[in-house]
Amino acid sequence: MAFMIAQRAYIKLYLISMVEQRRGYGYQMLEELKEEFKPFGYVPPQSEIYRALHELVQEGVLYRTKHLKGNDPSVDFQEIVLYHFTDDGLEKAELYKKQVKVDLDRCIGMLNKAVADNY
Amino acid sequence: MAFMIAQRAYIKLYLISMVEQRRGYGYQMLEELKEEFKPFGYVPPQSEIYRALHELVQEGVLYRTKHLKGNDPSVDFQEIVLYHFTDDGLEKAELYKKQVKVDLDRCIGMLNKAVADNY
DNA sequence: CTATGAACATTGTGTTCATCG
DNA sequence: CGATGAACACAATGTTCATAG
Repeated sequence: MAFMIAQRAYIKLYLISMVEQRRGYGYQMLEELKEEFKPFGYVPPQSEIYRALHELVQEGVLYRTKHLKGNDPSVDFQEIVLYHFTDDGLEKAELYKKQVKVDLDRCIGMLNKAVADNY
Repeated sequence: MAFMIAQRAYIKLYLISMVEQRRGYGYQMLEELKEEFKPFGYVPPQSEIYRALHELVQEGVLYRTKHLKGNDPSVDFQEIVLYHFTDDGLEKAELYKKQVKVDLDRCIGMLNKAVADNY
């Protein structure tokens, strides 16, 4: 059992939720998460977001589609990669989330215990 | 800013508290911590305890004294290393604890947020 | 087996670089 | 610059080994 939850798992959790809701692409999700965690002084590194997304693809949870960002190719040629759940992706994702939940609770317990024990 | 609190810092916190209370030595503190975290399935590795203690000595918080475990040398020759606060060690330790507290609260906040956001 | 310590190996992560339109 | 990706480097760990009594 590792000491704390890994950053990777933490980020995957958010990515799954974001794919559940809107159709997002990496860079945008990165920017959203940066904003989200600003109050905590935590800046999720770009590489971790992409690594997490690639892992989720590797694990058969997500698949990728390429699109142009704007609707009019003459205006915007920027390619982006959208992520969607595979056939059994949602199922796998929910299972993963359950496992992470257990770990989150464990970590919260240990941190709260440290506060109770040492202050 | 790192993602989560380091195991090292977490352990140092407990070691400081343990030195504050009883006079303990490494192996004993290790065993106590193992017992303490059993409910969480977390087994603090032996190497981390010694590394943490050595760092606290390095930082001028603690100093070491060598003793025989038993009072009667003819019975028990086992050498142990006891740790005590240096002159300004307690002061340094309190400062360190304050800093760790900030990080603990930050981490608890981020983990609770993850639960709130994704479940 | 208790007790301390260090060496070694590895994994996660941070930083930098590369590419493309 | 927005967007994706990979290479590289490193620090924090996990595991194993060494020593002593």
